[in-house]
Amino acid sequence: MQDAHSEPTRDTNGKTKSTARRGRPVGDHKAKQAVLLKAAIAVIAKEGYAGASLRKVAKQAGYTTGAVTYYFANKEAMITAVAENLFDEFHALLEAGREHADLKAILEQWLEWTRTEDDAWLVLFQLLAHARHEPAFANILQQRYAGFRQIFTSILESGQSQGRIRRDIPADLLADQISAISDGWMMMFPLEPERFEPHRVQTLLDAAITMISPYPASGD
Amino acid sequence: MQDAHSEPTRDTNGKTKSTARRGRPVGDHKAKQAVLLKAAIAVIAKEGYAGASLRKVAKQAGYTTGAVTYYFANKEAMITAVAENLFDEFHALLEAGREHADLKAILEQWLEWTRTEDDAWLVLFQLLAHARHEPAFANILQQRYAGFRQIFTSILESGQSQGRIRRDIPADLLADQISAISDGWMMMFPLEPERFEPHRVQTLLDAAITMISPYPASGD
Amino acid sequence: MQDAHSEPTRDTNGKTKSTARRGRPVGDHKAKQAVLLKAAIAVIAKEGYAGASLRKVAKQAGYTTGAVTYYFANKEAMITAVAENLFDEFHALLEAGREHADLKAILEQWLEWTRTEDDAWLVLFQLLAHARHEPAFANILQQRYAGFRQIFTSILESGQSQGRIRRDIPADLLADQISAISDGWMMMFPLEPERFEPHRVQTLLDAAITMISPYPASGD
Amino acid sequence: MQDAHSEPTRDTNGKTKSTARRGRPVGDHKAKQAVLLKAAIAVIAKEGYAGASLRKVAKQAGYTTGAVTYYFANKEAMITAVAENLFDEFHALLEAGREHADLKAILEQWLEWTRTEDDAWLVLFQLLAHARHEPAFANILQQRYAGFRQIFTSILESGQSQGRIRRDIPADLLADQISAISDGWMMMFPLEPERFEPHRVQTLLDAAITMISPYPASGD
DNA sequence: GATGAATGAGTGTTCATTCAT
DNA sequence: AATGAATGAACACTCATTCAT
Repeated sequence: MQDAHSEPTRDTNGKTKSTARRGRPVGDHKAKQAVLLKAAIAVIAKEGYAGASLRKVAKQAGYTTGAVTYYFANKEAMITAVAENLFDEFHALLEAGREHADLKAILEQWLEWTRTEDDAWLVLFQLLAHARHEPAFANILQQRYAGFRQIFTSILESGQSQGRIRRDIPADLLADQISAISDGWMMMFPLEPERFEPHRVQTLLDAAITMISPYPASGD
Repeated sequence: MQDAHSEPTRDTNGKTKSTARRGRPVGDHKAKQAVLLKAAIAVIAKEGYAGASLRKVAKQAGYTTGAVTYYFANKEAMITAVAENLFDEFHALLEAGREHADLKAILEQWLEWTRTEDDAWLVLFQLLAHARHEPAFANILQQRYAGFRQIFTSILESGQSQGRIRRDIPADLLADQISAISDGWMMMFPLEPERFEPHRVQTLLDAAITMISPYPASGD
Repeated sequence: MQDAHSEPTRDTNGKTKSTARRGRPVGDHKAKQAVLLKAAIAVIAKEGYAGASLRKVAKQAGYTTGAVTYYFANKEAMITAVAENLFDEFHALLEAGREHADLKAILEQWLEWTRTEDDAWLVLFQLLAHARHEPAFANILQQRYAGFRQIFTSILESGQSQGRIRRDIPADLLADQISAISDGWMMMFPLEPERFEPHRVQTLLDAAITMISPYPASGD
Repeated sequence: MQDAHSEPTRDTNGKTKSTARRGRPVGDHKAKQAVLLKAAIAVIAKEGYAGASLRKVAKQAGYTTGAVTYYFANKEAMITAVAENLFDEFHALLEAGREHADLKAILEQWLEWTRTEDDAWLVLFQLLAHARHEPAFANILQQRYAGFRQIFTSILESGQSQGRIRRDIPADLLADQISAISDGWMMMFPLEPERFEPHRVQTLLDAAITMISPYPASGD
């Protein structure tokens, strides 16, 4: 990508005589950090949080071990950066959908996202499992989640006032349920991907929407 | 290897009543294994899967390092045993509730279980996060989960035929939703325990049941 | 030494195919720990505290890195063990000399010790320099030093009552001075060993003793 | 390398009054080096030699990492510069006291110095501990120390000729003893600062002087 | 049947040093 | 003149695993 970096992983001689490629290179800090971040996501997705060593991330990105610790103060900082990154993307998605206030459209868009960036789920899930043992990190996730639920709630509320969402359950509780359902799917997806192929997810989505919709005139 | 090793968790009598053998009171192989298992659960709950070293398990149980590797072929075997153990408990719970076919009762019973054995959730969640990278282990979880969903489906079906569960969504889809919701809760519980205190869980439960119930005569 | 250990450092093939010499060996814990301790002393003497890595200690002892961390909880514990070991030796020396209450004899004996076990000084000095940044370790040294000074004081006191030590300076102050002088020598010895060859040390010693002796009948 | 590098500490004007050069105010090479030197002293005092990384020095001085390696060829060069700096100060002190030839005054002055610049001792001690493993560095220390002892000897000699210093021990041996005592104090000061509070040091000093003084008319 | 000494690969992290800019 | 990105070796430490006893 960066020509100044001339594909460091491709060199096959292995040993790279000590004084290779030192000194100040061109690259732009942000861009390189992004490369590392992407590598981290890929590694976490493949190996899980526990298996995601800095060495593996470095290798994946074509950098040296030292480079990773240069760009991130420590592993935790890297993980946090990954989380923020992922949440930012998700937040943008949600925010974009907010104006339409069309729940189904939002959910479908989100579905599309999970399909194209399927690593995201895997990573988010790993991060969640890890959060329990890093209170500082847990805190970040909590706040982000709370934000998402709030957006969700406001969408559901406007849906209720338009008669498209059932009114017998408060919007915040519905938001919780929808949030839990999608978390539940996220949890099972890595385990049984075949149960979450597009068609089936569409069916699940329809069922979920039916559950939060008002009954038709003569319901069953 | 050791034939005594095969299917250690399947035996249902639990107690291993020493089989009246005279002389040396025998190694209580299963009993000791159970102690180790309990220790493993405690450690995983506290430290997460990644942090659960065999050393820590041994220490927690008051055993030697060697003992753990003696009773379990390797770490993976120990983890698998823990999972089987947990699922067995959960299975028993579900099976017990099956006869009543009263969904709410079942959910509440399950709720009670999660409250008394709160390690279970924590551990299950950690195990799930780990499963992705151990196909053999993933397989076990898949089968167990499939079994649970099946039981759930059959309960929901009988609920539908009795008019207590909405009929506009197939029972298996409802089972999936309920399963996903509870997984979602399990996922969030370690992160935000304060959002899952008894009263609030009751509210969430009620809402969930409302969502899968048929509408009253004149619904909204 | 231990035949069960068949001189591990001697093997020249370097690689030692992975599964070599595992399992429970014969050795006696204390003895092996002593070997490691000796190795640690040698390494610290040669490379200083900072340069004394666990790897180097292991190599020096003909053990693996893991073995060192098996015998000592961590580096600090190893250092502490080294210090205790050295101080114990020194204490025994001092205690032995206490009965004669002959200061000169004691100092000469101690001189002999420093000559045969010249690493001891080097190491003690390194340890002292390190102590400043490890309060727990500093504490140990303090207590040991206090003990030594006390023994010294009691020897000087009995010397005073026998008229062999000057009485115009309190024994505890003299003990401090003697202690400081020997520390000063210890400090300089590594830097200028040629200034501390036997003959010269004898001269220094004589001068020191003259300084703490009562003046002859007609002093200068 | 840089000719500006040679003898950076010897210049006595201190201020480098910019030598009236017009235009770009010039790098103030020496001034910046002095800042770095001061930072290095502070860091070594706080963290010890081993803990004094170039990064920490840079940070302490508010400079970049590169700046340190720009001003000093390498770490060893920095350490050497620190030592030279410290010894220069000490030398000036001793030289100043030489004319009075009053030993007690000198020692008290020196005491004052150690009190105001207490980092000096800490650093000198750390440097001494390190010297053993850097022969080139050790050489510098040796020469400096030899110089100090010489000055000391000459002071003691003049003291002897004036009858203020005992004559039964050669001046050079007394110089060695005094030097060793002060080194011994320096060694213990970091470990037990409470034993070296002003009053006690005064007492120690008095005792030391008594030890090298001639006996009064009717001694004990 | 059980132990625990020993291994060696792997971890996160720190560091002096290099050098293109 | 000065910077700071990047390196790679080294560090202390942890771990699952092996196996002689």
